[in-house]
Amino acid sequence: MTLRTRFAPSPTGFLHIGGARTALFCHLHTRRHQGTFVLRVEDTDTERSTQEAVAVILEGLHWLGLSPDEGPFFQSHHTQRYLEVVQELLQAGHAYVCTCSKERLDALRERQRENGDKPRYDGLCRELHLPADPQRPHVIRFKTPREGETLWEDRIQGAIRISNGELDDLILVRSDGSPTYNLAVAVDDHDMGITLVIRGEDHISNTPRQIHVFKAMGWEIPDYAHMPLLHGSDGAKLSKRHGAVSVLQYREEGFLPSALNNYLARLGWSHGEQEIFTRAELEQLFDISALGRSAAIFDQAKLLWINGHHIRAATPEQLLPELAYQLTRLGVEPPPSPETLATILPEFQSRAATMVEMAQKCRFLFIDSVQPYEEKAARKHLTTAMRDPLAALAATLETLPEWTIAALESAFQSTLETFHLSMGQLAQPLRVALTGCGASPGILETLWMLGQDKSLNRIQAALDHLAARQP
RNA sequence: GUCCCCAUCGUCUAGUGGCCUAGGACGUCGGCCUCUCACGCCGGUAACACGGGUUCGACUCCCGUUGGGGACGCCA
Repeated sequence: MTLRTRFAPSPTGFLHIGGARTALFCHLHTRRHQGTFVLRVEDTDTERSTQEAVAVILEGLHWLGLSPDEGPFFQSHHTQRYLEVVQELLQAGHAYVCTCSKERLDALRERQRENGDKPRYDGLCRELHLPADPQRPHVIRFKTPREGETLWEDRIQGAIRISNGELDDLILVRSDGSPTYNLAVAVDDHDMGITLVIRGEDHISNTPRQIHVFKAMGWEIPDYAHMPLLHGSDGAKLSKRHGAVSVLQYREEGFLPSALNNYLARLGWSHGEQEIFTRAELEQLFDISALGRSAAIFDQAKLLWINGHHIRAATPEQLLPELAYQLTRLGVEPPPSPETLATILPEFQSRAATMVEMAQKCRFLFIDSVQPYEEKAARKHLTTAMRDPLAALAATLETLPEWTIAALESAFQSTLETFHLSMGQLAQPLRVALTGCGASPGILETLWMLGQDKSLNRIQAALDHLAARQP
């Protein structure tokens, strides 16, 4: 049987890093086994589901390169089908009408909690055979077997068994006539021919409920693989309201999708001592059978390291759009030409852990003035003693026939000799003049990237700055 | 509270009874390289939660304790 998996987000908010990891694992495992990856939007909660959330989730998946082979399908389009299944269940005696009020249910749960019991429906309407009277508010519940236990061989967790006595009669159809999650999931997983359900560990408790629906309908039960959750630095599950941010936020912060995928894959999974993986390698190597069973904590520091690695490994062309984007966010408008960016980009690849950082570090090339200087750097390096050497260097640079690294180097060297200066003694003041701060790529490369006009202007500006400080 | 799951350096992990005086990576600390900042390179720091078994021998198997997490909705 060929593998069919699905990723099933609910559109009640953005796609966060934990959801992205689930989607990634599912996608990777499916690729590895030449299966089909289906995307299904679980929007049975019409109150909380929004179109905006759907769009944002799709965008997040697309950015990570996790686009589905089939879908997106929407559960809200399958309502009729779910209700048909419920009719079958009702007729076969696997479901029943329940008229218990929410108030009664709340009171019941409170009492059970006080007694130290597990809160659950007591089955008051279970044997009443109430009619589905449209005039009287009611829900439809599944008649969960009271005896026995439900067990499955989880592909990640191993054997899991839960006695049916732990379960209550879940609601299949709400009083407004809409189907609920557990019904919809079971029906769709069957209808879509899903053979392997890969999802978060937080769904373990739903699995026996869904298996019961499968059994009642006489359907073949899929395999299940419940992956360990992602935790925040406090050790608690990452969720929308707890520490997790949208994956698109990572794009804004200058992370590469290849890096995020690489990092996420290493959370719970490993392949020997390899840390860096390309997407192609992951699709070749990743398998849920190699997953660990314990939750992992999200570590931004390691993500940064991996992102830096992917930035260094990328070609300038690959990074170009991202750099242009980040530069405009920093107010460099319009962004420099692709040719210009491709020329300077290699100088910054080993100097940035994120594309935001890269934009910040090369921004000086594209602005009109780098003043005011970073105070500490200016105070330390831009001293009056440097006036003559800088002026002399400027004079030499002005007459340079060609603006090449080699030409710049000889001009620089001759100035050093004339004034008996060491490399650093001249490079640092010049660096402050050119960039406004004390750190940049090599000084010759910096001059070269900046170009003759801007370099001369900035040296002159620095000399003016020094003159202004003179009494 | 009840049920389910988990447990190796701060973090991610390797380890499937002897190869482990526990390996790698991030971080951190020190050093090298060096015109600055990075990159790179070298080195240090740091862990098998605890208690019982099983065994000639346990990080590895079993039980318990403790700790952590998850689930207990007319949410998904």
